[in-house]
Amino acid sequence: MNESDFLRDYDPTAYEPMAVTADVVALTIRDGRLHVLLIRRAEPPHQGMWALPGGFVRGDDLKDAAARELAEETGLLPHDLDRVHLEQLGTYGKPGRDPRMRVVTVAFLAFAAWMPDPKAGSDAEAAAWTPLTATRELAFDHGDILEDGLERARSKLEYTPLATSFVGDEFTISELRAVYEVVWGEPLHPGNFHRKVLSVPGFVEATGTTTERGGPRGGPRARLYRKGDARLLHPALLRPSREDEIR
Amino acid sequence: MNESDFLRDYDPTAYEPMAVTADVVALTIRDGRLHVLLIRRAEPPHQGMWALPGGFVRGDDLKDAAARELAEETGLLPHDLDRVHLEQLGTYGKPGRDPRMRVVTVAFLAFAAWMPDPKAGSDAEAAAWTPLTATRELAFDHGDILEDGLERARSKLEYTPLATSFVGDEFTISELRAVYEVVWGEPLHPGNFHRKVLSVPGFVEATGTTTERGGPRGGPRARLYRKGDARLLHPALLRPSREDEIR
DNA sequence: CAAATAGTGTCTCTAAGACATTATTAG
DNA sequence: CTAATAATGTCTTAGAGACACTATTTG
Repeated sequence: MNESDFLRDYDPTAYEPMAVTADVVALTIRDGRLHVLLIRRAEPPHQGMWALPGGFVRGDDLKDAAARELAEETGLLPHDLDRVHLEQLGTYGKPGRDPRMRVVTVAFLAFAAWMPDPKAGSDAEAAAWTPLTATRELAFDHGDILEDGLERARSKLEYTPLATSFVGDEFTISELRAVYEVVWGEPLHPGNFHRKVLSVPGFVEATGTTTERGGPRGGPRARLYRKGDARLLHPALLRPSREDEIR
Repeated sequence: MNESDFLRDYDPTAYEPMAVTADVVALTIRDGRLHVLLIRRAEPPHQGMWALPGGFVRGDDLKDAAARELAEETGLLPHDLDRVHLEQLGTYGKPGRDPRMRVVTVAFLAFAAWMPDPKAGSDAEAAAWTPLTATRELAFDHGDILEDGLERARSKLEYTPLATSFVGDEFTISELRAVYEVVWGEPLHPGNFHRKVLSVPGFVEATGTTTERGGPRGGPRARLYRKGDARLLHPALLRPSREDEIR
């Protein structure tokens, strides 16, 4: 292989043009339900359909491109973005997934305790936090990407302290349990969950304070906790009943 | 946003040119040690350095591009490729990781029980299965990619039956244990491992036969097993002693 | 007051790991 | 024969989950 072959290989215009986008599956919990950030497409193809927010990767890093896109759609400031967990989910590049041209999409997964109401970005006529129970069919293969993101989120709750990204700085064990119940989609045993969380080293750390009031329907004040210093939960909090996924 | 803005966004030549490659971290076990497939770069940059095999994504799917690259470097036939586990590892796109131009690399992870000796492909003057203990510094950020691949491999042995991809169709529990020991880099208790593997539903399935001979240094003939139908190991085989990774 | 909830106690069963033991093979 | 190894047994301890219970708070 000589130098001209070499340069030809590195000239994308010599082959099919290829675009790289960074799309985001942004999850948050509102009103006790899991929500995903969606935009309504203002242009064809799939005009009028809901899709994941995303945009072209320019001169920045892939993760920075995803963060920028998330900030654009949500109105988050760079300062707020520091408090959002953002990780790479996977890359989707099947030919034909975008009817116009070859598009390779690097998908990211974002978790946040609270996010402002979205404002429409430049490439969407509307953006909205949508309850997962209400999601319709999405544009392109974004339905698959969303499914992969949800499975990743469910899985990461098991062996990382990620659930603390969904709650505020100080939280009660019940609030943490609500995160697990909403993401996993099944009720957990309050007493066992409580004891389990406190038994995992570094998961949470007591603040020494309690809530001002008890629950809205009674009950004592709950102790408040902060995120601990563990990066992995050991032992892990495994999901109950996944018999169907094993075989 | 009007149609011309739109098309401009989809024309990659209007911005920095971007290339997409599929690179492969191919792992196999030879002589009781973990090996990775490396090529020696025939062209600058990093001429003469070792690197992961990879190539540009053309009109095919990302995974197909990775499989093609793997086949090229190893001389594997499509038929053999069916028996190789191939999964997406992650995508690396930091600006400057290739000094020539913006390159986004989708990395794949491959596991195989046995692979033929590599032959040099078109863009390498040499290719070789290299013991991991003997890997020098790699070109580009391939050292990081390799590290990520190894960690993924170690982790997947815990909760999937992936170890069976490293052994032949029929194998003994000791052979399976050797896979775990080599990938995890630490000895395991033979008796406990044996009982544990057999206790995980669907991990392995007895063939009813045994090896022809005992071990090279004595011992009874071992029973032979096949891969079972489990997709997830439950309970998982957790790595011992990862205290350092928890915090 | 009744109802709800936080937090803890207790019991059972499973699983992990340390260690021992027996049977079978190679050399 | 001895050394090595396959396979199983035994014991201890940790952890998951079911269930009960007390204390505290709301309305």
